[in-house]
Amino acid sequence: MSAPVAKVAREGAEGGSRRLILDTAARLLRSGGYHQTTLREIAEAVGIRKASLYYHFASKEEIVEEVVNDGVRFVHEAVVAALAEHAAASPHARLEAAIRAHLTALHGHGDYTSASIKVFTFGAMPVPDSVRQVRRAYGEVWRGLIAELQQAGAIAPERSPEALRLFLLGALNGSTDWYRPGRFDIAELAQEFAALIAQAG
Amino acid sequence: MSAPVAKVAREGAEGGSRRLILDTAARLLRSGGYHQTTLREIAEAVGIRKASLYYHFASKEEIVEEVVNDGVRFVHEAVVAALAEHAAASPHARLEAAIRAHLTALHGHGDYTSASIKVFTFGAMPVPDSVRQVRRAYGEVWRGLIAELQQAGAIAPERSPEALRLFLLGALNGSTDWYRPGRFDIAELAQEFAALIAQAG
DNA sequence: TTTCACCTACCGTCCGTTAGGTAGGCTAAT
DNA sequence: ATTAGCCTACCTAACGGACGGTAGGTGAAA
Repeated sequence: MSAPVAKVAREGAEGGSRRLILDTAARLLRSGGYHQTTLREIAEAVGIRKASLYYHFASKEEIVEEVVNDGVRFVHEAVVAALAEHAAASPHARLEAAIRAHLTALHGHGDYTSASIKVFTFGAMPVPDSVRQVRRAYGEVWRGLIAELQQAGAIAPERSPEALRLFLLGALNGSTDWYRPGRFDIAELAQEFAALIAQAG
Repeated sequence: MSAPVAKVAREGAEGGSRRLILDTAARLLRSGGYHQTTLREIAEAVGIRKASLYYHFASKEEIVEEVVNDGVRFVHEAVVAALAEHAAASPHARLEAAIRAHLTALHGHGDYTSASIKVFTFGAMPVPDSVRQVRRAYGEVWRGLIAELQQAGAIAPERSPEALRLFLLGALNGSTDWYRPGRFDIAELAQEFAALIAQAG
């Protein structure tokens, strides 16, 4: 059958396998979604037997949950950092920075964040509480930013902030369907999108 | 290596089962996506045995393909009809009408169109040529409308029409994730979204 | 008598998951 | 310095069940 060689042993200190499994799962979930991604696939890509996954995780759902939450948290932190970096900029510039950070995290860093959207958007299966919570926290960042923009006059006061938020996040996350590294430039896209929904200032 | 029978059957007469199967498949695909929706589920919901599905369709993929194409075609026709109805209106009003028609087809008529997005967005597996073709045709409608808006001055000439189109369609289709009949009004959403991306005229 | 629309029964494959075993390293008592 | 015991990180093998799909039969209608 298979040669059990693979005498690695001295791998990265401790817990290295866990991260490797998550990285691999993220990559596969990104392109295949929840049901198409199997534990056999993950195990094979990692280089271990599928049963060994159960040493590190209790179930498939636990793996997916961790990937999804990591992904959302990564985007969250990227956007918060971008806003902090542009704290003194104009509202329009802050919006553009936030959009750029979101898109960069989504497409640049990649697997975890894209997997997160693919798995969640595709719906299905009871969404764990932890996932809902992490996503809600990220939503708050945008709620705050939009309120700020509206207060500053960069967005007309009669626009519904909730509709705008859902519209914008939907459009940004939808970019996973059409964005390709060579064909678009993230900075340009961010500029385009920011120009659409807020007046320059 | 070709299908032995081109079974068109009597379309008008007694093709009730076929439609019923498609309706049911659309409903299940809408909420479950491709892999979670099984032939057993469909058959049980229809009230027949699973093997009987193969009297009407050659494979699962054939069922899904037909549902998806019907869905996109329905939205396509709804938007084209709305644009024809508002042929004499202002560019902004035409955009709003098109958005309203898209959202109405998506959420009002429902299952086929939502299933179409769910299955396609979720990506995966080789997308049949027919599906790609039907979607491309619909994309052309929006390309034309955006060009028209830009030419009329309702959209700034420096905006990238392709980025705008992808942004808008992504946002509209993303509404399947958050739209709930009671909590939002489609006409109001269309007004909001149109106001975001084109100047009133 | 042929065709239609469905049936029962079954196929091989793959799924997530579990049980139980083992090589190698660390720790602590002998 | 040896060794017993434990822990880690994997392994092989198998489980029941669900998957899409096929073979062949049946009663009613045409």
